[in-house]
Amino acid sequence: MLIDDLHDTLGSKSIRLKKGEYVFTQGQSVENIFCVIQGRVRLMRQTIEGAPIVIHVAFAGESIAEASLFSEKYHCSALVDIGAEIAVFSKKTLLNRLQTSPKLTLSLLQQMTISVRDLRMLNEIKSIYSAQERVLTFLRAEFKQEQELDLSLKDIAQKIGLSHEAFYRTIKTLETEGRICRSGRHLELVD
Amino acid sequence: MLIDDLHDTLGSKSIRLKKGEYVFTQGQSVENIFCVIQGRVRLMRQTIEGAPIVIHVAFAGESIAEASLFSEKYHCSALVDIGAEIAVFSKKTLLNRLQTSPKLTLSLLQQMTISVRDLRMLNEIKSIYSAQERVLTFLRAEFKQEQELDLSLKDIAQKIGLSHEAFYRTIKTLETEGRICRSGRHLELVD
DNA sequence: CGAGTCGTTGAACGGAATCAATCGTCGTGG
DNA sequence: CCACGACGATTGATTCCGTTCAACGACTCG
Repeated sequence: MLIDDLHDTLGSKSIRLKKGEYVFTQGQSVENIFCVIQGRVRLMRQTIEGAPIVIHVAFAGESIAEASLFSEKYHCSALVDIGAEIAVFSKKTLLNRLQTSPKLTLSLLQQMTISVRDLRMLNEIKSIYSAQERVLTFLRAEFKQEQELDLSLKDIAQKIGLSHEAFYRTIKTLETEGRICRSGRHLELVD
Repeated sequence: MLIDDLHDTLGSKSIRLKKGEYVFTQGQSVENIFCVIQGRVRLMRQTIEGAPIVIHVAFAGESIAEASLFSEKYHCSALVDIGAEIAVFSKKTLLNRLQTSPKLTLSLLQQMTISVRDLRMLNEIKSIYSAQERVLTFLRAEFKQEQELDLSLKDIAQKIGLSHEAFYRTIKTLETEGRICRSGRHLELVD
């Protein structure tokens, strides 16, 4: 786990934030890299002239802003979604430690390859035109068998690039067709 | 440049492939990581039951399959698009060298952060519904001022998730509206 | 010279966005 | 503690725009 390696190497320092507070905002100079210890953080980005879009939702154990390690400024904002405890690591210190701790660096590198793969998967999904196929592909990729939804339906809709209305309708259709089972926050893919 | 660091650390070994040949294919076990020295390579992925989609087009200087460094199998295929010379680095050796060469690892890490940022940008673009706005946003992100197109229009269309017809029509509209200038393979954004 | 592909345009259809309204739930403050 | 506001989930109706199918010229490559 990356956070453990970070902790071992850099020591701990953490902050507590309430829902609605920002860990950092788009355009701020990058001073720190963070890890979510508890709670949930939403990475959002303000588009040129449109609604803000959610880039990622980070849960406990995930690091955020690792992709900004070599950047001057954060390219998105981190909004606390559920009151969170967040570990803070100085970017400068981290960069220094990376020079001498291959283990830490590899850990980080591995984390990044996972991000890349996830993002490519999303891109792939978003290039599917049919809402039904898109949702099915997403579910197949996301859930191995069955799973509790950790995101709101609305968030998932946004993530896969559908209006939430279209998404609601699609899962309803899929359910009546018997291709998925659903009860509240529980989803199951029927093969 | 990553390829220089790789070269310095691992020494050189390269292969030449002609258009239509595969560097590796989806599902193969990951033995090597590659860098394009000359030519062009297209990373494609076979979707569950659909047309293959282009994940990335790699030009001279770019590394490919870095994201597979910790994977067992390639998750896409690499098809040579324009006769290419390609540097080959053993994954095993590379992983070993990463343990002892922070400079190389940092270089790779930096490369990955760039990939992540690019992919996020694409995702952001693909969540814009209007074709016109999507194309404009893409152009603003991709071209600082003006630029020769290094991809075919068709490829760009696929990249931003539009049918090529829709893309042709959109840039035509944008041109008649005077928002872009175009002559052959040259594009310019009018502010 | 033919096969294949890109670029381009036309026509028609369909499906997803959009607008709108309702209900339930959760958190918050008076 | 309850009223209120905010937001998620849901459904209906309508519109529109991007996909799809189709056809053609131009170009390149073998």
